Amino acid sequence: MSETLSHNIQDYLKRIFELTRSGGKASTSQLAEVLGISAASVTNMLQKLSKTDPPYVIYQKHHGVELTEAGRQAALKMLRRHRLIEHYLVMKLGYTWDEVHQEAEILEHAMSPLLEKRMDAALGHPEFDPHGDPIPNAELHMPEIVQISLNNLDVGKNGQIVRVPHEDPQVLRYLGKCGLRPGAKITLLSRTPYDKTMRLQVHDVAEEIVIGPTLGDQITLKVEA
Amino acid sequence: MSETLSHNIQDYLKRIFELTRSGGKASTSQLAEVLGISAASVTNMLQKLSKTDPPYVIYQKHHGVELTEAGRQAALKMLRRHRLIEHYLVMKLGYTWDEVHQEAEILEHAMSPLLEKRMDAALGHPEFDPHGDPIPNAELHMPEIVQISLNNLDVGKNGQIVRVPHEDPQVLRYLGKCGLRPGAKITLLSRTPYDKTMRLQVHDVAEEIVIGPTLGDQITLKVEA
DNA sequence: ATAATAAATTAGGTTTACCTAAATCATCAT
DNA sequence: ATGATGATTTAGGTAAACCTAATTTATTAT
Ligand SMILES: [Mn+2]
Ligand SMILES: [Mn+2]
Ligand SMILES: [Mn+2]
Ligand SMILES: [Mn+2]
Repeated sequence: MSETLSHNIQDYLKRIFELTRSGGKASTSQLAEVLGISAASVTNMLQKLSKTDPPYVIYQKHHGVELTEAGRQAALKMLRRHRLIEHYLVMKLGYTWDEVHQEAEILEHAMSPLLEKRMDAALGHPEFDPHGDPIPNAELHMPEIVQISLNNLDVGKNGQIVRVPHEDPQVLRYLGKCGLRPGAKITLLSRTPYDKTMRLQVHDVAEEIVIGPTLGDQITLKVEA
Repeated sequence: MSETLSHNIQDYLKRIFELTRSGGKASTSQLAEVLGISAASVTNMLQKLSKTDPPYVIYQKHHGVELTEAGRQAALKMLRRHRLIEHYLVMKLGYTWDEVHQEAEILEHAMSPLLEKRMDAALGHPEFDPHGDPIPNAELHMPEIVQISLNNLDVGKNGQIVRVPHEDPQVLRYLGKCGLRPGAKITLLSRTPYDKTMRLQVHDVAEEIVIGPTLGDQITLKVEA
């Protein structure tokens, strides 16, 4: 369990973690999609990861994978590093929130335990990354945040943004321009019946903004008490 | 010339640059030694690097290699990143000068042009790394510093430390403890005839220190006017 | 229940960067 | 000028992580 995992394996485990976040298993094709490689290559790797000692995943032919505890720990370690780096780049090096994901995707694999410790300390042990995602602490515990998807907010209700999707810089620049950041308070003005497009008002911002359901699924909020 | 070079190739080029710093060529076995791999593997890689378009090295069977201009540019780029990272870690994240080399050896390959730019700016465009080595500027120019090796300093003369070797943490901790850092002023007290061991006095430090010729070769100074 | 379709796996390669062992080349002392 | 020695190269192989094409399995609609 203490040998170093390759960059690629680290990314596989992180992706499996993300895909199985809300239970269930990750499929070969989902992984192929997010990793940008062929399904055949994924199958190969999953077989390998399920036969290490200890195994990192539980894999059943044709039925997807889930992480073992060893796999989960490895994934959380990478997630911690990824999110710490994102936060560091924004706080200390003047990055915008749309620039950090790609950078962190590479740097996470080059980060030593010491660097992790120093960045964490320099930031005062932050709990959230720039996109509102929780940063696992040094013991790899992560706060469980109560949150609902924007898609599930009732029309007319208020909410406060918890997290936004973080991979697509274009989306982030759009959201940033609209003031839709973690912590922002909003009111859902309407949701059209068939295509579920939503109009919403960010408090303290003049213009209304429009969000489709694909994006809305990935934006979460806490509902006002 | 704009495709990305692999981590390994970046290290090869950097090592060739260092080994040919004062003219001449780098040999297969020298490279095998510093890279910690077999001579056969080095031969293979040198053949490959001499046949790219453009070639990165000029290679003559049994007679070593030197960098082409393309190779030199690539090496300087890595040297800039390496040294910027070392300086950043010391200045901004509380690293000691013996901890930074190993860290930079990895991070240099994960550093984007943007990160390079931001770190450079955050440090105020520094000209030297923690070990006194010059940092090539954004255009990859490096100041030529007039310096002589400690081994060549005359007994009784004074000098000011310019650079110290940077790879071995133990050496660095020893030098640090003695106050022998870039900028420190010293007087050479004696040099024994046969084994060339040197006693020297660091100004403002009570105890004398002793340095052998292997280490002395890698410490450089400027001589007082 | 069957056939069409979609998802996943297997088979057979490739590339990169390493290895060891064997062969060859260069150099230096006689 | 020769032969020993050490340095270097060649030959043949491995491991990681990918690929495409062909095959098999699972799911879904009739
Ligand atoms: Mn990554
Ligand atoms: Mn993020
Ligand atoms: Mn390196
Ligand atoms: Mn240095």
